Amino acid sequence: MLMPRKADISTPKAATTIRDVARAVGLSIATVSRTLSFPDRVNPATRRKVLAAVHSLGYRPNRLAQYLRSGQTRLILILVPVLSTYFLEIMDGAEMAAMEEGYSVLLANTRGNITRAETLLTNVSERRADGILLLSGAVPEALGARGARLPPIVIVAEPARGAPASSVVVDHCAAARTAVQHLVGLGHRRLGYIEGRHTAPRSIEQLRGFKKEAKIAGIPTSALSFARGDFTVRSGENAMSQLLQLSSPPTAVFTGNDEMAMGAIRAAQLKGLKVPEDLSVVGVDNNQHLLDVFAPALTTIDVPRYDLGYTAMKRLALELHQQQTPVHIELPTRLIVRSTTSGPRPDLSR
Amino acid sequence: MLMPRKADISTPKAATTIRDVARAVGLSIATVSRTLSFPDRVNPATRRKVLAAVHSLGYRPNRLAQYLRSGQTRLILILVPVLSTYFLEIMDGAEMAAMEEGYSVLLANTRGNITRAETLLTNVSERRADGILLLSGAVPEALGARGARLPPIVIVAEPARGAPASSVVVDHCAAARTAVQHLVGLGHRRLGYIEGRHTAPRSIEQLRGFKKEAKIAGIPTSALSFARGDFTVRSGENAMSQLLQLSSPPTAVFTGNDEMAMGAIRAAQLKGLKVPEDLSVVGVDNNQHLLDVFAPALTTIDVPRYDLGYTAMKRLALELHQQQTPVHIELPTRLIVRSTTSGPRPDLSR
DNA sequence: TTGTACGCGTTATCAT
DNA sequence: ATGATAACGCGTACAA
Repeated sequence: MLMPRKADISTPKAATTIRDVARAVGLSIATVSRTLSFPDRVNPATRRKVLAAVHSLGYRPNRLAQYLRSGQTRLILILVPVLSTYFLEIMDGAEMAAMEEGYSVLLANTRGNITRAETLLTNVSERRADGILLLSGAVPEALGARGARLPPIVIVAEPARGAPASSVVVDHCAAARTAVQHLVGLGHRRLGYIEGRHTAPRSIEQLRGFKKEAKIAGIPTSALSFARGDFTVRSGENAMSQLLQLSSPPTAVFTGNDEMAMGAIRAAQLKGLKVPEDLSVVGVDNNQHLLDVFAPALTTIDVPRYDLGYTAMKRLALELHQQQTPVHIELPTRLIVRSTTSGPRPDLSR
Repeated sequence: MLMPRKADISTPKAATTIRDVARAVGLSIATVSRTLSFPDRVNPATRRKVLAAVHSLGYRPNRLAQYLRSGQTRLILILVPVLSTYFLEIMDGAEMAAMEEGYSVLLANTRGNITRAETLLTNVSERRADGILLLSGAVPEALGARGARLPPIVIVAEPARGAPASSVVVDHCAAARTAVQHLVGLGHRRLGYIEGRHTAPRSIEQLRGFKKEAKIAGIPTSALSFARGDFTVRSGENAMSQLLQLSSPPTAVFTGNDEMAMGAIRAAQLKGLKVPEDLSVVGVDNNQHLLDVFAPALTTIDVPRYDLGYTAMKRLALELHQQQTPVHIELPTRLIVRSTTSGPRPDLSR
């Protein structure tokens, strides 16, 4: 990593500073500064003169100096474990909210590396960013370690168990229950659940919701089947294959995310099964990027990712303005029925 | 947009500064600074003392102050027109390279709004970022307007016609030719091209390459058919439908990106055509996120997006270190044959 | 209404 | 080897 040269001869012009403007109009820098910050606190004539000079000189205040002075950077560090389609919309919403609040977004990809996450966190202890948006529940230890020294943090999308920070999440347990209700309502009695990485917070919640609602619906445990994937299409495919080899396979499955739902559907189709006639599938996320290119249209539980990011960033801005006690915001999910769910075949003899 | 409170009573502690460290060890701030910057330029005993204090006090230099001092921010502004899967990997590569070079990434989404892009550009005229990575060829006017005042810029993925900046691109003309060669080699004689937005630089190049290679292959213009989309799946679907209504429809099509290829395939299948038996399709991008969830496996031209971003950021870093004359780097594409291309049906009577 | 002058936290120059 | 001090560019008491 080379260090940049110092400003040298080839630099076109040194940037014009507030001093240049002051000199040009024969006033003090204080007046120029005031004109820019509180236009109505200076003589109108002065104001015009200053503004004219600012314009003709192309003066732009040096934000670095402003920030040093004010002790803040107007930067929010967004920590994402991996750049995937899932995080795309969260980031989009967050960026939008940041812009509205006058902040900019510092993007940092931890690439699943916890050490790298730690390193990135120094960005803010070094006063480089005012706050953090954590798109992963997987860094709580790093937070705890620094304790109260850390600036405002908001955790998104993953339930932040015990972390001393606000979080904006979705109730994955309820989402699972909704899915099961839908399936049961359609007449299914043999249900499967394809879980993602079992360490993922959403997996834990989904499993709980799945079991709970099945119980409420009076479905015996023996009619429930389970398989595990890792949130990828392929893993969903494998998991479904396993489920289909069962002596009494499910007629409907709920999967931990959309990708695995797609994999499950593919596996079923490969076995000659028709979706939804022979197998109903409901996913989670409503990941539009992916659904666009997939057929059939997937029945899924919408996780409002854009809103998640937006809300989190708004909350962060709030906490930046004023001390707040951590709060846990829950955004609603909703079932979107499309073409991958229907009642089971009348002949259950299969 | 509220302004944050000033540091107030509830702030746990003011951050420890270099002065605190100096005081703690009874030395001057100059010595502390030196210890951190040039450890071997101080007495070993002193060094240990200072380092110990730095550690126990949890001192972290204020980057803002460092940056003000050095006149740089170590921040690169990445301007993206829209947060899509396409840009995801470019950003990924760029972020990686940035990290390696000691830079951080400031993410800004112009949302296709040229005005917003202009606004974002002020980020750097205000010395908030050291350089710009432009993931869109659509802002050249903004560049021209500011002329030499702008800091280093590198344009990615879109041919930067006449812009006074380096660019890292892919030869879309050659890519199109490769696709046509592949198709012709397979025996196809009736070729279709589904273009994306016709204002997009890649569209222009692709069209040129498509025509050129067809000519070289001795395919008469009358055997060439064209339709236009906008890079979305749906538009590809529509375009293909049009093509299929032709009296003599193509037996193979090349599309402006993967999404449209997928749409085209869907349209063909909806008409009862089999891919690749009845219709061969080759896309562009090799957008893995999307291909993962799509079947059949798409034959496509790989555009090395990660490398594009990585290379561009590396180049930017270089230009930051030292004046360089703009350069245009071209990364190679390559054909990836999968399952959507084959020879045409022997009976061309259809 | 405007100007003077200090401080934000560093680094680097020049003495000592 | 270490220390005093002047910048960097700006905002803002306080004085005028």
